Formats: sequence, C-alpha cells, structure tokens
Amino acid sequence: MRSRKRVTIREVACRAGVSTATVSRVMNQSGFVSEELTQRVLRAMQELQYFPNRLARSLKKQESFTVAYLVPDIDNPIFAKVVRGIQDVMEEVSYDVFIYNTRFSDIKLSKHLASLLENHPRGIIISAWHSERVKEAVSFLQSIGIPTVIVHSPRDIPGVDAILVDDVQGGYEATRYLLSIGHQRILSLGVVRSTTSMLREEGYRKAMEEAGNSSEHLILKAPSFSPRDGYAIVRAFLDKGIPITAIFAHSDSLALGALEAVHERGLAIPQDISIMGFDGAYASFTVPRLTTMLIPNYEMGKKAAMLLLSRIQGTSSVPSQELFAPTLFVQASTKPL
Amino acid sequence: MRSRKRVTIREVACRAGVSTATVSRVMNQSGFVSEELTQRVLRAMQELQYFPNRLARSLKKQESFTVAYLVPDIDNPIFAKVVRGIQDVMEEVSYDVFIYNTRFSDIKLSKHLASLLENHPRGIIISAWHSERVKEAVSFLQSIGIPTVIVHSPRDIPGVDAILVDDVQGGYEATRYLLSIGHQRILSLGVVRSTTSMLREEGYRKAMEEAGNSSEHLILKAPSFSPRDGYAIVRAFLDKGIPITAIFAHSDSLALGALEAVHERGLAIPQDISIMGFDGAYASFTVPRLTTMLIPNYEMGKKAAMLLLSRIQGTSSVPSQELFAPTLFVQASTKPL
DNA sequence: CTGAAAGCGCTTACAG
DNA sequence: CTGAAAGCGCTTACAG
Repeated sequence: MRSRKRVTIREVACRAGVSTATVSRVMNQSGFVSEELTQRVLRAMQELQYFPNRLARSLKKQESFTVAYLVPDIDNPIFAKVVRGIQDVMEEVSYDVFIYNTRFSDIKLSKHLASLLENHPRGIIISAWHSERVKEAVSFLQSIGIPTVIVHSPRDIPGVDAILVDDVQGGYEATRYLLSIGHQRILSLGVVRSTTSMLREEGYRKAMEEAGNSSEHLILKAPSFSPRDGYAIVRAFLDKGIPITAIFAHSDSLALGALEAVHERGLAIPQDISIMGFDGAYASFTVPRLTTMLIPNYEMGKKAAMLLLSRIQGTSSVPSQELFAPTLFVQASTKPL
Repeated sequence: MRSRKRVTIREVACRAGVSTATVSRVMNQSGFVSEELTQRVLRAMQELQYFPNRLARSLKKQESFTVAYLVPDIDNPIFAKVVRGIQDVMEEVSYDVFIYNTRFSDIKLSKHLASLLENHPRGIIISAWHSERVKEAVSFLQSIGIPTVIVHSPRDIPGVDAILVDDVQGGYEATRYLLSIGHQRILSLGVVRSTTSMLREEGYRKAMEEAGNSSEHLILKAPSFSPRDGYAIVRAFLDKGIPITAIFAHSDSLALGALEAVHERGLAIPQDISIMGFDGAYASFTVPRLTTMLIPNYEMGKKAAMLLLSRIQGTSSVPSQELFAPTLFVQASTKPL
C-alpha cells in the first residue's frame, strides 16, 4: 500500500469553499470567523480526515512544540520514572518529547546533541554524569540560549537550573534510622569516585559522629553500583570477620548484591543482619522487601518539566537548584537490634 | 538570557559569499560543488555554529526523519527495553523517536495518535492491548498508509506487521522443564481475561497432557499480573492444603507474589516448593534468584524498528508476524524434586 | 560548477 | 468577517 498523499490545508479550504487563511483561523480558534464558515470548515476537516502539519506550523511560527530529554539509560527504573514525569507534564501542554539515550557516553551525548538541535526543541532536559564534555555541552546550550534543566546529575555546574536529590540528608536519615533501632556497627556500602555516593557517605559520617560512633573501618566502596560488584565486595568483607549488624547500601542495586552475599553466608535478613538500600529502584521486588530511601523520581521529572516550561515562557530567570529529599521507606529487610 | 535568533542557511550563504543553493548542496553532499566553495561553506558553518533546521528540510522534502512509539507504560522494564532496542536501531539511521505513554487508556491512545500524526512521522511502532479502540486505531493507520508495526501486543489484528512472543511455546517449555526435574504437581498461576496468560496456559496444558498429568485442578488465575494479586491468590490456595511441589507463574511479577506467599507460609524456596516466572522482568532482583523464561525485549524492539524501516523504504510488503521464543533461564528458585 | 526562483504547508499582517 | 500575499528555512529542477 503506497502512502496516500496527506491532505493539506489547501484541500480543506477548497472543499469548504473558503481561503486557507480562514481554515487556519478556525483551527487556531483565533476568532473573527462567522459561524457558518466555521461549520463548513469543521465539516471539511472531518470529511477529509485532515491533520495539520506541525512541521509547517512550527516553521512559520518560528517555534516548535517539542522538548528533548537526554537520558543516560532509559532502561534504568530511576530514569524511566523521570521520563514518565516529564511526559505527563508535557502532555498537558501538548508538547511532544524526543528521547535520546546517551548510554553514559560522551561521544553519544555530543552526537545526540547535534542531531537534537536540528529539531529545534523549545527546551532540553538532561540527566548526565560528571565529565568535562557534559559541562561543555551544557554551557554551549546556555550560550545559544536554549532553556536547559538538569535532573539528578551532574550537580557541579553553576548557573543552571537543576533538580537534584539531597544525598547528604538522605544518607544522614538512613543512618539515623538504623541507629534509632539500636544498630551501632553499620557498614556503609558505597562506590568509588561517585559524587552521589560521596555525599551519601557524608550523611552517614555525620550521623555516626553525632552518635559518638567511629565509622572509619566500616566504610566499603565497590567499583560500581552494580549488584555484582556489591555482591563481590560484601562477600570479601564478610570473610574478614569484622562484626556488623547492619548495612547501609548507597543504592538498591548494591543492596541487591549485599542481600545475596549475606544470604549465601547463611545469615538471615533481617534477623542476623539488617540491610537497607537507597533510591527505591528495586524496593518492592526483593524478598524480603527492601527498606530504602525513596527518591521521588516521578516528581522530579514533573518538576523539571514544569521548570523548563516556565523558562520557555520566560517568566523567571534566576537559575534554581532544587533539592528533593528522599523519604525513608521501612520494609522487611531491617529490624531493631 | 533571551534566545538568540538561530542562524539560517541564508546567513551561512552570505558569509561564505555563495547562494543558499550551494550551501544546501554542501550540507547534503550532493556533489557538483567546487573544492573551494565547499571549503568556504564549511568554514562559514563552523564559524556561525550553524545547525540546519530539520523542520524546514522535512517540509520541503515531504518526508520527516522521525518515528513514533506508542507505549502503554514506559516505566515497565519490559517496555523500557523495547524502547532501548528501537532507539539503538533508529539512531543508526539518524531517525529521532517520539515516545507517547498511553497508560493502557483508550482515550489517551486516541489523543496521542492525533497529536502524533501532526508530526508526520515516517512510521509508528505500537505496543497496546486488546480493545476495539486499538484495532480501530491500527486499521486507521493502515488506511492512511503509514507503516505500522506492533510489538508484544495486541496479537489478534490480521494483516499488520507484528513482533510477538511465542507464549504457547514458552508455557510449554517452562512446564516441560519443571516436569523434567521431577515435578508433577505443578500449579499454573495465570491471570483472568489475559490473552497472554491464556496462551501460556495452553502451553502448560499441552506439556501436562503429554506427561499424562491431569492439570484441571491446578490452574489458578489472579485478577491481574501484580505481585499483590499473585500473593493474595497463592496465599488462599495454600490454605486449601492441595499439595503442590512447583509453581509456574505466568509472569515474574506474579512469581514475586508467589514467592512472598510461600515464604510467609514458612516454606523454603526451592527446597519445599520450586517457583518459576515468565518474562525475566525481575529475575535478578529476587532472593533466591528466579528461574524464568527470558523474553528478548531488547531484540524485539530492534527487530520491530528494523521491520519498520524496511516498510518505510518500501522494500517488502507482505505483512509478517514474527514469533520470538522465550528462553529458559534456570536460577536458584527451582530444584529437582 | 553555480545561482535565481519556485514551492513544501502553514500563519499573519494588511486590505477590503 | 474574509481573502490575497508574503514568508518561515530549506531543496531542487531549471538555466546558464
């Protein structure tokens, strides 16, 4: 089946016996069209199954109705929720969203950025990582004056709107919770060279110090956030026989690894060791269900989208960095000592 | 910061001292431009940080470089992987992809469809559900001649390209596996009014019959695929005291619920009861890790995208319904009887 | 090899 | 209230 030629405004005008200007006025409800012509146009649009061409419209109006989201890994539940938040807001205002998967690659980011700009989106939401290239990209976007909002990361770029997680506070509250139910020997399971993990650790240290606990020898860092790495390093740690009663993993994925390592050791969770995660990515899927710090990803996506829209509308101009606090979600993987 | 006016082909032409036609020829590498002019144009584009306007290009060429994916729930790991597959293929050919989240709503589907068509995508990939509205939507797309490929579902629409899961085969192999390791009393845990579940059950029945097992009283159906519903119904079933040694859940999410119900009963998995899932959505997150039938979602997304591209290029025209077989992934939640 | 000109499908001053 | 006409940023026959 060959693609039938799409019907244009001209054909609608012809069928309704009016000018294209009138059709356009009816479509845009710009008023000043008589009731009779309005009806004729509406009917013609119906009969021809007419869909306006947004490309032409955008070109003429010199503004598109799209935004773009650059996401490192759409497959990750965290970002998938951010996407949903963005979609839900943009849907309200009939903006369409282009999604570009950057796979944590500087090269892909640059490539997508170039391609994306050709679509002339009204604004860009970006979740990225800490690298020079990302910084360059963002300041380039700033320089050409396209509204940009960062979600989640990176966090060290000044002068840009950003929706971030309050990691220090989260780490602090997580640790406070474990302390409050009697734990003292709490292992901090983080990741090397991760800003996020560093901040969560900062919260952990603060809580431990306040409680008069020494924490130096209870800090463990995996090479990455993967369950596999979490598993390997916790397993090695347990081999050393250093006594602990709780693990504060800096992500749910790390907690997954910890769960497995502890389980394999023949220790019961939470009877022998309490384990908690951070982010909520897998909180409901583990058995036992994981206590964690929930990150409001959906809300963050919504907020980013709303902030972007306000920039697009040009209502405000002071860059805002908003911190979202994670909330404690107690489930079955932790218990009082 | 006000949006600086974007630079156009005219300015590039002006700066390079050539016509816009020449700039266009250089951009599109259509040849017939002297080395010297080519260099001048290239330099001008660089200096002005010129990005061509794809909207204008598409309008003129009467073809866009976008496709759309209508997804019921982007937040669902299954669809998130499909998205990734689609993206990876489309990225190769520099097509951009619009994503519309339909939340399993007929109304949203229609709304998005209308909005989507205004963007004049070259083709559409759709994952939906079984409803009249969806059928109408698809045949409408067919009628206006826009290439359409279905992924996952619905499966009862004839004459449309579709990338589907071989559910009967999957259910059959899952059951065969449990039988092969000695189980006889295998509970089938499905969902009411779900075509997918029905087909998986068909495979289960077939395997049971072949093995000379009666299965009638071992078939259970939850109201939905949610862990919660799986939990509730398995819990109620266990109360009846009907002896079983294995559970074949028609999804990983149902298996999650089963895991919890069995665990709560004080039964060990897999020592007392083996449990397996289907789809692989949560296979790596449970403790013990779930034996399941892996669905190649990423590959299905890729395949759908490739098929769509071949339709767009018009190389072939016989609608193809391709079945992807799930593969058995044995982990720790099942063991020989 | 190069440019002037028409035109893609819209919108919007400008006349009437 | 209505229409003719110009123009958004490109591409592409058509001349030269």
